[in-house]
Amino acid sequence: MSDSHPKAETDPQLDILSLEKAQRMAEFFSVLGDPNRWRIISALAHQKLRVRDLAAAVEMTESAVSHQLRILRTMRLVSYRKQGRNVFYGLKDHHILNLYQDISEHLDEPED
Amino acid sequence: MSDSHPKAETDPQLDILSLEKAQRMAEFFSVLGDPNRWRIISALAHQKLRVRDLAAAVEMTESAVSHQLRILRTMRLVSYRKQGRNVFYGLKDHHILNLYQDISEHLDEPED
DNA sequence: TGAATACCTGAACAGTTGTTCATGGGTTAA
DNA sequence: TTAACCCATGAACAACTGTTCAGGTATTCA
Repeated sequence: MSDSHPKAETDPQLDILSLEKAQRMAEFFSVLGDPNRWRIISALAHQKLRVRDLAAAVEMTESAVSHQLRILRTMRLVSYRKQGRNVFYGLKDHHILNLYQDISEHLDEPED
Repeated sequence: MSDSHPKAETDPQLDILSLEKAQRMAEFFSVLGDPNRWRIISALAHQKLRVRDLAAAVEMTESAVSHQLRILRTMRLVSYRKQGRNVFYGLKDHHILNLYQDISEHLDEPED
C-alpha cells in the first residue's frame, strides 16, 4: 500500500498523529474551547437567529458576537443566510450536538 | 419540576447554556485544543507508556510532557500507575477516541 | 439624498497558555 | 550512604486569545 502519511519518527510500533494532523485537530477543538462560543452554539441549536438577537440572548456586544461567529464560520460550524440587512445564523452541522451530549456524559461521570 | 439551573435571562423561548456549564464545556474542550496533547493521546491509544518513552515518542522534553500529563489527568483523560520509579500513563476513557473519529470526519468533509 | 439600521473588521490591550529552565522528591543500585 | 535515575513542580517569558473601541460597508426608509 502506498500511503502518503508519515510514519512515527522514533519507534515503528507507535503511530503518533503527524504534526500537521494534530494541529488540525487542535485548531478545531480550540474553537470549542470558549464558553461564549458554547452559549452561542446552544442558542442556535433551537432556531436561526439574527446577530442582533443572538447578541441580546447571550448578553454580549454585537461586535464580540460577530467576531466569534466569524471563527465558527471558518470551522464551518454555523450556517449563514443574508436577508436584507439582517443575517441569520444557524447550526450547520449536528456533529456538534453529538459532541455536546458525549462530553456532558463525561463531565457528569463520578470520580473514581 | 423543581430544577435548579438558571433559565435564559432574556427570552424564555431560548434556553442557553448557563455560564457555569458553558465554562465547564469550554474547559474540557480547551484541553483538546493543543496539538502536542493530541500527539500524546495518540501515543497512549495503543499502549501504556512511561513518561520518559512518551517524551521520546512525541519528541518533547520530559518536563513539557509532565506538565501536559497533569492537565490530562485533571480532566481524567489518562490513567496513572506508578511502578517503582516509573510512571505509566494510558488512556482512561474511550470517549476521546470517539471524538477523534467524529472530528476526523468533520475535518474531511468537502467544502460546500 | 440623508439618516438610521444591521453587521463586519482592524487595532490595541489585558488575560491566558505552553514551553524552558532550575530545582526538588522519591526510588533503585552500588 | 551516595549516586543515578525518573518524574513533578514553580517561576518566568514569549506567543496566543478574546474583548472593547472606533470606524466602515451595505441596506432600508423618510
